[in-house]
Amino acid sequence: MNNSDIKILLVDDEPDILEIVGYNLKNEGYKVYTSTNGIEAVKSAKKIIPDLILLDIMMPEMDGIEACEKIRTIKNLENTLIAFLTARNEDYSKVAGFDAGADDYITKPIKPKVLVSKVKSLLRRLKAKNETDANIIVGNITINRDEYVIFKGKERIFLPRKEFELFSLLTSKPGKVFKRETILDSVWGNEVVVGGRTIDVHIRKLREKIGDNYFKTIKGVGYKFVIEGTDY
Amino acid sequence: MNNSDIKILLVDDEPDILEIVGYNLKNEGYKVYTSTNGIEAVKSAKKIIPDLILLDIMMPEMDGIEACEKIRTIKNLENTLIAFLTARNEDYSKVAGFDAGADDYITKPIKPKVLVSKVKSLLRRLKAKNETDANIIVGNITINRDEYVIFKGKERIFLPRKEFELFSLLTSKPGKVFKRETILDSVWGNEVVVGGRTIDVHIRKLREKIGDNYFKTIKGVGYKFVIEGTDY
DNA sequence: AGCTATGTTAACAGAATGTTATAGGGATTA
DNA sequence: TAATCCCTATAACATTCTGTTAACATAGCT
Repeated sequence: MNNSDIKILLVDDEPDILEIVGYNLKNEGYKVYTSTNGIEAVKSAKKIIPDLILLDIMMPEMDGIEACEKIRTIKNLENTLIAFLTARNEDYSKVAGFDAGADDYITKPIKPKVLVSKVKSLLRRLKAKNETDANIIVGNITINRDEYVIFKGKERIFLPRKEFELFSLLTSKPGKVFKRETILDSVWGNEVVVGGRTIDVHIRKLREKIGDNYFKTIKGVGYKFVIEGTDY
Repeated sequence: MNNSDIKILLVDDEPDILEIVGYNLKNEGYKVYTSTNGIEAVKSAKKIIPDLILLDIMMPEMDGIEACEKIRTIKNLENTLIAFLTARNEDYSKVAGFDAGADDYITKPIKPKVLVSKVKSLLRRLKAKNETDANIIVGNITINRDEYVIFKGKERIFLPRKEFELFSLLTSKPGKVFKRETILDSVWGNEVVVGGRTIDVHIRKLREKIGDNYFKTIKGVGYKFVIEGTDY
């Protein structure tokens, strides 16, 4: 995504701020739109669908917080980032305490460098959000390696490390049979020697927690993970 | 950020060093550029905008320290990390190097393993820096990295440096599990060796000050920050 | 039946983490 | 310089949880 594809809506009732901040953002190549009050801002936002809205808190007509709440109810704007502009000495609680749905706040007086760096950082966040996350989905099972959590439908299931790794391995190729030897190598490391029943016990625990029919035994060979219902 | 998106500028007047170090870095997937003297290095740096510059101190024409100072005055390079390559006993250079704005130094003779590990650690630092640029608002917790302050609702909570950094790291990606190793690298630096209970004690303090159920332990792995209520 | 591979359970050992008190270091102040 | 404060790391001990095992059960095949 090129900077010139990025739209920023800047909302403040002081023309000076609009100019200075706007100038610095344009300088970075962003498309900048402006509004001078909350009502107008909400309207503009609907039309423009900006990537980021910088919203002054203290404004006539409709203040930033109210505007933010309104914006958050608009479907097309759910991926839009919102950051407040706030005077440094305004009680933080105003900013921190409410739950209007802001993603960041920037304190005035605004230093161009800080502003630009924060905007960049926010947009990075947006990008990260849009990028396909590292979740692995098989059937109704979701595995989030990052968070060490798996979901079965909407149910969160916690697995201890070894179980998680075993599960992770089996699900990495649903239907594929993993030999006991392979499993040992992969989960335990090929130096570690464990007793003959260890794998079985772990499989037992997975069956207990996730469901019997997800794990199929291939006698004399190993195990495979199958999507429920289907046989492989 | 993929490794292949990371640009490293390697500066040394000895071709042997360029080759060995360059080889090892390329092996890790980084894009490697080289210069053989300070003047050239500054020019290249302007063009390439590398993420990291490895800079030999002893060079003809313009030495590393001077080059470093020059580079530090260039706007586009303010986010670039600089590490010096220095012979083990050049004690003065270490001091002078940090004055000149270096982020780290690597002593010669260079061991590839150490080199790669340092580079990784440095880049992690860069990433961490970028990620924490913006304020973070998660649930009713607000973190202001600029001012070293956090809010839980309207309550202002003061955290000492280490605790703040640990907290900052964990909250930079709520839900994500940070491995102990990663935490050590990021908060303590990969050179520092601290006892086995140190992280735990700091976590303890965070739990004490912010709340037990924000910090979840993943045994055998690490810790994660979770928004209150969501259990894990 | 007898053999082999896997299933199941509970119990144990030790690894990993939690907790508290304390010592040392650095900064600040007297 | 001493007195003081606060941060940080560690030691020592407590607690929790995981991984493994042993022991026995079952299933399937010949």
